[in-house]
Amino acid sequence: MCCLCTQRNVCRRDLTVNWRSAAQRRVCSCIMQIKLGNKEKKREDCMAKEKDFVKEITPQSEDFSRWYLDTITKADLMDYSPVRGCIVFKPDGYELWEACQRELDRRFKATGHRNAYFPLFIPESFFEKEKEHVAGFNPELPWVTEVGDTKLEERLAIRPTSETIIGYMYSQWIQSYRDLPVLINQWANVVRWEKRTMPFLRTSEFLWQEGHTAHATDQEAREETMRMLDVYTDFVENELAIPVIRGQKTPSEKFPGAIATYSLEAMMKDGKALQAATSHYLGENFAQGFDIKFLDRDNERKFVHTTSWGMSTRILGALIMVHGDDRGLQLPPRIAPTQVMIVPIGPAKTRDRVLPAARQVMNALNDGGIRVQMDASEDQSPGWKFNEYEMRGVPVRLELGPRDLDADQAVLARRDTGEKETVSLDQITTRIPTLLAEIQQSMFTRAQEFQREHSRIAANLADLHEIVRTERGFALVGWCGRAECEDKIKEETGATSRNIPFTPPAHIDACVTCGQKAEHTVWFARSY
RNA sequence: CGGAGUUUAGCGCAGCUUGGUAGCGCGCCUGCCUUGGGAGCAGGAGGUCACAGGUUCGAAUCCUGUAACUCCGACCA
Repeated sequence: MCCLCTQRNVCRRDLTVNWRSAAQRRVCSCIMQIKLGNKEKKREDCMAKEKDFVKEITPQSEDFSRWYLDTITKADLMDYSPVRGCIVFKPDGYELWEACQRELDRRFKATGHRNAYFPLFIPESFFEKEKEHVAGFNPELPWVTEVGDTKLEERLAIRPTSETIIGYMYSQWIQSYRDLPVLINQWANVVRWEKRTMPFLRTSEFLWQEGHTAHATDQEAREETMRMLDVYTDFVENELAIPVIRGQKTPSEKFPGAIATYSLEAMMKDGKALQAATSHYLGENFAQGFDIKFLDRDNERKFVHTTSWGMSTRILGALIMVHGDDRGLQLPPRIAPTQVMIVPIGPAKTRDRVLPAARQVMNALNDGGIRVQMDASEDQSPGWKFNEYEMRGVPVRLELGPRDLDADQAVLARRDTGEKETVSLDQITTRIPTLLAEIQQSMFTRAQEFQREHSRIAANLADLHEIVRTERGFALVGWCGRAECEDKIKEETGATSRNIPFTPPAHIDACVTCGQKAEHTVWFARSY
């Protein structure tokens, strides 16, 4: 309830309600209507301590998923579509994906991959060729069964992933060891009909890239699987500033049809895990199903060894939930579509002086390769703009007003800490790149510390339960390797195995469920 | 797919108990005035009350059904 006007609820999405004073009381937009009068005193009570920042977003501590939905809508990243479970990527959201594409694509090319495009429709018979694969995807496949009034002879699935159709094509293309390796990536949309959807994290249609490679030897394919996991790690940690746990999926969590699945697991601010990327070693499974053979140097026909690896728009959910705070989005400088937002300040009389100076700064930064924008609109007050671009996650704000010009300086405010500093105008083009790098680094470090603070060894099942439900975080446990024990953990705690880390912080001897000798040390968490 | 809640202007809500001219705030438009943390004043536009049936002289309001969304649990990138 709003403590001023007694409106019962706070609003969710628009510029109205939702903010919380230092005293933990909520005020709705009536704050903006109240003039002098009997409510003035209450207003002062409410605003007494912390009146600097207006918030229109549900605090994370109050309701994390509400916070998430508030943030992505307020930051204008997406909108709901009329089709259930599907979202519209609005320009600000799509630009984030484009930035991810740009950086990932660069890395794929640098490791010898080329882009191609395969059809959206996959014949039903293709799915039958790999047993696990069909079983894994069947429940969520939409089918095209007729065109106009004519029923199709064979149903067509709308792709949930492309291993099958690519396997079929590779069987045509590959004849000799000289044709190998085949290193192809595709940027595409895929469909998996989900029961429960969440913007970016789980939607019925989503965007991703899927790499599909074929190799002459087992070892080469295994190396490729790990190489791509490294590529993802580099991208996620260095561009998105999200620390990840690298490891192998347990059999129950692996990709349907893979021999081994590897993943990067990231921790969201509510302590839940999100798989940031996967890389699969498929062995000969798909080669056998689709008869992908080559004639080797020794004149023998052999099956190829294949891999596949992917990262989806889900990663945007991670970006938001790892860095975002009660003031909205927080984007790491390297991925932020706009790195610096210039807000010119001053009444109309001084605009003629301020604007040219601001434009000059903008041009200089632009020339220096900084992604910079200026909001010189007169419709909104500077304070409004400050809050707006903080909510949208712009890493650095540059304020320039008449007082600054008199002193030959500008004010820089960083989104991650809120700190402001003044910089003389002739230092700006050198200071900003350094500042952006500092922000990138400190965002990564902060996320890393958060992850560390919310991860620990679970002594037993009850303790594991405590970690994932109450403390919210990751639990490291020993596991004997039997699916029953893994299932039991899930039943009793709601946590699933995230992965078997390559470099666990500790090795645990006994299975957390049955107490027998542990084969693996595994991270468990509740997950998205 | 089960349990709970919601659906009234672009957004957030009131109105429903006890049927009778559809309201408030934000946002939007026009003008004036303002600009260093979501300014002020004046005027204005905007609604098949989710949908489909039913009861009634009359339904946002009562009854039945359907759908969508949100939250919580079983399947998943």
